[in-house]
Amino acid sequence: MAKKKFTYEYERPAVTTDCVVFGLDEDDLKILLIQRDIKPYEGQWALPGGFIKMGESVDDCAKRELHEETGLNNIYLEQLYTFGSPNRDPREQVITIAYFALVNLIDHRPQAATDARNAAWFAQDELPSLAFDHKEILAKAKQRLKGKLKYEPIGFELLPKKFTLTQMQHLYEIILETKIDKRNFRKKLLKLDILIETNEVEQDVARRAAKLYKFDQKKYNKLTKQGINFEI
Amino acid sequence: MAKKKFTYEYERPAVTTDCVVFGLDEDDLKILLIQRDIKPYEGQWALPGGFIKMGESVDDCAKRELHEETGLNNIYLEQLYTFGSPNRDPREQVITIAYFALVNLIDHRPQAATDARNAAWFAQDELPSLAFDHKEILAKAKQRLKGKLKYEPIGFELLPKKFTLTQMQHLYEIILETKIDKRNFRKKLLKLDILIETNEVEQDVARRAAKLYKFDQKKYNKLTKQGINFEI
DNA sequence: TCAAAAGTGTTCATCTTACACCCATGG
DNA sequence: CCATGGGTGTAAGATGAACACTTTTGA
Repeated sequence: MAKKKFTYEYERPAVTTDCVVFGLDEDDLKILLIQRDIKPYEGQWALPGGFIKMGESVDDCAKRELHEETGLNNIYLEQLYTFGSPNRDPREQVITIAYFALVNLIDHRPQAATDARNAAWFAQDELPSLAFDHKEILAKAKQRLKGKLKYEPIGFELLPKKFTLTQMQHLYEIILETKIDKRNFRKKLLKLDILIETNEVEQDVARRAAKLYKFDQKKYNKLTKQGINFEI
Repeated sequence: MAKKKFTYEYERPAVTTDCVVFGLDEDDLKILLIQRDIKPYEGQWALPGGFIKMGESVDDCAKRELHEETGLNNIYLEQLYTFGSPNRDPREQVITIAYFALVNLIDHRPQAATDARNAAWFAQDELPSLAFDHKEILAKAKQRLKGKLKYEPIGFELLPKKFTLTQMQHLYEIILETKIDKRNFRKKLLKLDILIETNEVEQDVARRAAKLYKFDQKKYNKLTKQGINFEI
């Protein structure tokens, strides 16, 4: 195949997107990484991502790369920050627009990637060393996740559609790294008025089964438009 | 001069930075714009910004372009968002990393730019139509400014070194677009414990002169490290 | 002496926090 | 019948919101 060449009057940096994908396991906030199969950093773990294609938006690039490398689709994805130190890639100047993503790990168990790469979930305390400046990107993402969770009910993105209040509380405790009083947490959460109580309860538990709740997206949108705050 | 050509295996987008610079006038939040002297959008007003150079970080690009086009230096500057729709520039695909900046307008009166371009401050209700998607960028910046002001005392960046509590209150009222009770505002602001009361008062006012205060950056940094909240 | 803004406290309602026991269920 | 987590209320303290008058100063 003949390599097509593209020529510009001025030198240009390469542009990529990278995604920090968070998933909540039973007791851990996990990160989705892929093992690189090319240089540089061959064999090392890295955030899923890759080069932008012409004609696609930056958002679309993030979605596409995430899908290609991890099989994930239709998940919560928002732009995080753009990293542009000239030496962050040893080959040449590469600017990366980082995204952060939340998935429900129950529905997205560790899976083979669609292409040849190895993808796996890692807990915070089992993280391998990461390629490029991905450690820094991850740090920024964790900071953003913590900050966001306090003011927006994004926790729903990390849980199954139907969840118990205790699951939600654990989520807050894990991400914010604090203990929370059960009664106070429930009062606050229910007062936000964005939960729908279902008639169902947990299954297959060796104790009293907890009620399942759903997130009321419509009500949430309505309240958001009214400028209601969702601080927890 | 011979044009130097740069050739790549894959097509690359161009990369620019743009800055939304806010300044506070007596009664208005103003935006700094420059008038374009080249196509496209020649003659139209736009955010200051331009193409990244090789070897410079994205942050440095924003600082450099801001300085070259407006003469501003050493001002509060933070990354805002990256805009990457493929059609935002009619010439070709251009990704722009937008920044938002705050300056004290008293010290940075409308000035001629250092290069040939025309730079001017515009109030919200006198805004000309903007080049590219700069209207959208501006909207995002305003939203960010509002959001940030509630949780971080960045108002200081928009005021002179020494300021009165009433000036600060006006700043909040203008940016948040609400009226604020004077006594409650003062109580809250002083309780943050990041103001130094000077012995000086306003000069040349035809009424009782107000005390001047300074922002205590050291104390603020210390409190920030302790994780104190600065919600107003 | 007047105009204009500076400066200052209290009350009431709301929210936050701390805290402990009974209940339902499955094994 | 026991172990496990589910589910619930109250009181005390802290915080937020509403509200009006006196003081200082220069013109």
